[in-house]
Amino acid sequence: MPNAPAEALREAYRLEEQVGFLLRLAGQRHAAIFQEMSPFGLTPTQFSALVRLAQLGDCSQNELGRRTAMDVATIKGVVGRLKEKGMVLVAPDPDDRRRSVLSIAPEYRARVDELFRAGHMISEETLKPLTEAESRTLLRLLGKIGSL
Amino acid sequence: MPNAPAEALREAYRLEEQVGFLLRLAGQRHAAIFQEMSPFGLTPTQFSALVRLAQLGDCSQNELGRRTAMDVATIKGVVGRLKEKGMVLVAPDPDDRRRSVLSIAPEYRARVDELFRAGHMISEETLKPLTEAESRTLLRLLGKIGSL
DNA sequence: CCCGCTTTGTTTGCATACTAACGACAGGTG
DNA sequence: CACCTGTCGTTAGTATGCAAACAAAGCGGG
Repeated sequence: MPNAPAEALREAYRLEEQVGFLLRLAGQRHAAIFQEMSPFGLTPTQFSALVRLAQLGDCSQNELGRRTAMDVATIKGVVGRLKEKGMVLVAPDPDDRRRSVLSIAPEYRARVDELFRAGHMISEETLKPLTEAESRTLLRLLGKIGSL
Repeated sequence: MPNAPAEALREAYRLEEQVGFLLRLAGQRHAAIFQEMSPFGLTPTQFSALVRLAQLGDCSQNELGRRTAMDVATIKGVVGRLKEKGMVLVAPDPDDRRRSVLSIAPEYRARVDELFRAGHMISEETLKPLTEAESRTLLRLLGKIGSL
């Protein structure tokens, strides 16, 4: 057998079995499902930010970012686009001139339930290839390797 | 109890338990680990492309994209940056004037093993919070959810 | 009251990623 | 041969994401 160790190593490494690669693929499928079923044409990150804002109540941009695991630069862009869509309002904080207070626009405040419903359906669709038990396991294990 | 059904729904929805959110967090942690341990300063996608190219042998840009689950626009950018780094060479295909043939630069062809070794260590580090059995389970379930 | 540290928000630069549209070319069929 | 279809690579536009650097403002200790 002319198999050098390097050769054996090369064959042993399977890209399709690496966590990072699989995470990327799973993310791709989820993103595709999300786009298909997206409420109000929201992107996944916009959705997360809006849901958090609904649950937290009014808060600053930085805090919303921390609570959704988004970078300051990232949350800035996300909030900016939500503002453009007219779904989020920004007002200066009277108590702290550095801050601005974010809130959900009144027209959308009553429709937040649609977000939760759509979110449920999207998660369900994403987990469709799995059984109930497998889904719970996956969520538990993902939680363990996540950073939050 | 003044709990409207909407109120109940709102409380029932936990962003931190949704697949999409957990996938994003897990991806974030993996990306951070990857950057820390990255061989040759490669990004995760650049790494994937290079490994695939090493295993496939010379091939076209589009094919490499398909084999690494990257969009045509995405693989274009990735290959471009690998070319700039001098790790990948691009030559016109004599048999098909639409195509170009990609290959790993000779200086790096012998060092591909370093990629596999680093890849292993990165995956191991990412899965560190899990037991052996849990890791296998996670990879299996992620595979079921992914699109490949 | 002033100095230093922190927090908040902003901007720049880089790297993914997808959609959509396009020109060039290959291959097959009438 | 001419046309049609599909493939290959490219480009533009939009949206995440992170690192790094910054200005403005708050805050606490000396």
